[in-house]
Amino acid sequence: MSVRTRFAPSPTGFLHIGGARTALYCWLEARHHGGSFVLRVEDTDRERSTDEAVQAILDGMRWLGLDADEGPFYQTERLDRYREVAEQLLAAGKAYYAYETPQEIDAMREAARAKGEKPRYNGYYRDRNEPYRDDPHRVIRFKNPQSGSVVFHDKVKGRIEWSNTELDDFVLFRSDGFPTYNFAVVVDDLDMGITEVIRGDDHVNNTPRQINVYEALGAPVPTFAHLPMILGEDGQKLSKRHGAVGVMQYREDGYLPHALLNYLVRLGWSHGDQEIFSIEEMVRLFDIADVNASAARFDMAKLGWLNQQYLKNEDPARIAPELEWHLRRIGIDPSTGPAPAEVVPALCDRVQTLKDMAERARVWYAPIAEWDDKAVAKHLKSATASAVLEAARDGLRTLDAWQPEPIHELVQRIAERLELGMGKVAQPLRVALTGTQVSPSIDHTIYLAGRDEAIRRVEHALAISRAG
RNA sequence: GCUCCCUUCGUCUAGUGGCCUAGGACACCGCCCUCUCAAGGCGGGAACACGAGUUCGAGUCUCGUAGGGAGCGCCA
Repeated sequence: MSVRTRFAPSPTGFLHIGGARTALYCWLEARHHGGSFVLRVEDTDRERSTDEAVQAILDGMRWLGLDADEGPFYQTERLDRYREVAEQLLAAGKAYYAYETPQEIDAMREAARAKGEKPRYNGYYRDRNEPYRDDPHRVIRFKNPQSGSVVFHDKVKGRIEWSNTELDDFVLFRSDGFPTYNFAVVVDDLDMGITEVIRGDDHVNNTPRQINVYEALGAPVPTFAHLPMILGEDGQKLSKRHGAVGVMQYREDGYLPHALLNYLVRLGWSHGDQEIFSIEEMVRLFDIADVNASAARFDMAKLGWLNQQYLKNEDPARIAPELEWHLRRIGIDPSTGPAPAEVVPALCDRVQTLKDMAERARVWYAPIAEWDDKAVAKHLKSATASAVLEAARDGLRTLDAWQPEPIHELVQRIAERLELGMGKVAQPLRVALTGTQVSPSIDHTIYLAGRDEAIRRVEHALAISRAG
């Protein structure tokens, strides 16, 4: 039987980091086995579901490259089907109508809690066989087995056993005519032929109930894999006010999708000592059974390191479009300076994100906006600065090929001729070109500025130098 | 309260009874390289939550304790 997995987010917010990892593992598991990956939107919560959230999730998945083979399917479009299955259960005597008001249910829970028991529904209408009545509080409840236990072998947690006495007759259909989650997932996973359910471990507790529904339906039970949650850097649960952001925020912060995917795949899963995985390697090596059972913390420092690995090792031509996107975001027109593909190698050793890279690249696209006073005082007002700048201006004017290598040789010749160390030559030039003491190697810094602009800046610095 | 789950360096992890004087990576510290900043190279400190038991032998198996988490909805 071919493997079929699904990612089933509820559209109540953006695709966050935990959801992204779940989606990745589902996708990987399907791809690894040559199976199918299905996307399903669980939107039966009409109060909180929004179209914007659906779009945000779709955007996030597309950016990450987690393409679905089927879907997205929407639960709200399958209402008739849930109704049909519920009727089937009703007819088979495996479900029943109940008419308690919310207040009565609350009172029931309070009473149970007061006795030190688990708050649950007491099954009042279970075997009462009352005639059907139209009632605003009418719900359909599942007749959960009252003895025995449910055992399943979770692919990440191992064997889990649950006594049926812990389970109550949960609601299948709400009084508003919508199915509940625990019922809709089963019907959906069944109809969609899902063979492996991979989801967050906050669903472990629901699994026994769902298995009972499968069995009541006489249907095959899929395998389950419950992923531990991802904690914030401080070890606290991620929440809106605690660092939980959508994956698209990571794009804005300058991370590459591949780097994020690589970070996520290693959070809870590993393959020996390997840290860097191409997408193909992930697909080939990933096995849901190798996923760890314990929660992991999100570590920005490591994500940053990984992102830089990709910045350094991927083809600059492939990174260039993303850099352009970031340049435009900070108001820079990429056509007013060097080709982004040439900027990438100059800065990839110096930044961890594309956002920082764009910021640092600004010197080649816009005039120097601000001069570092200390840099000017130290390197432009020094005794030898004017001579260096003068020599550089003349040399740059007559240089044959405008390439880093000849520029490098020119700088070296100036150092030799003036009998100065490289530091005494490079630093004044660096300040001249950037207004600061920090930049890529001096030859690349000059090269990327372009000949005219480089000479203009050197002349300007020379004026400052002489004035001092 | 009840049920279920989790527990190896600061962090992510390797480890499936002897190969472990517990390995790698990030982070941190030091040295080297060096035109700045980085990157890179080399080196360093740093962990099996605790207690019993099983066994010739336990990070690895069992039980308990502690700590953490999840769930107990007409939310998903």
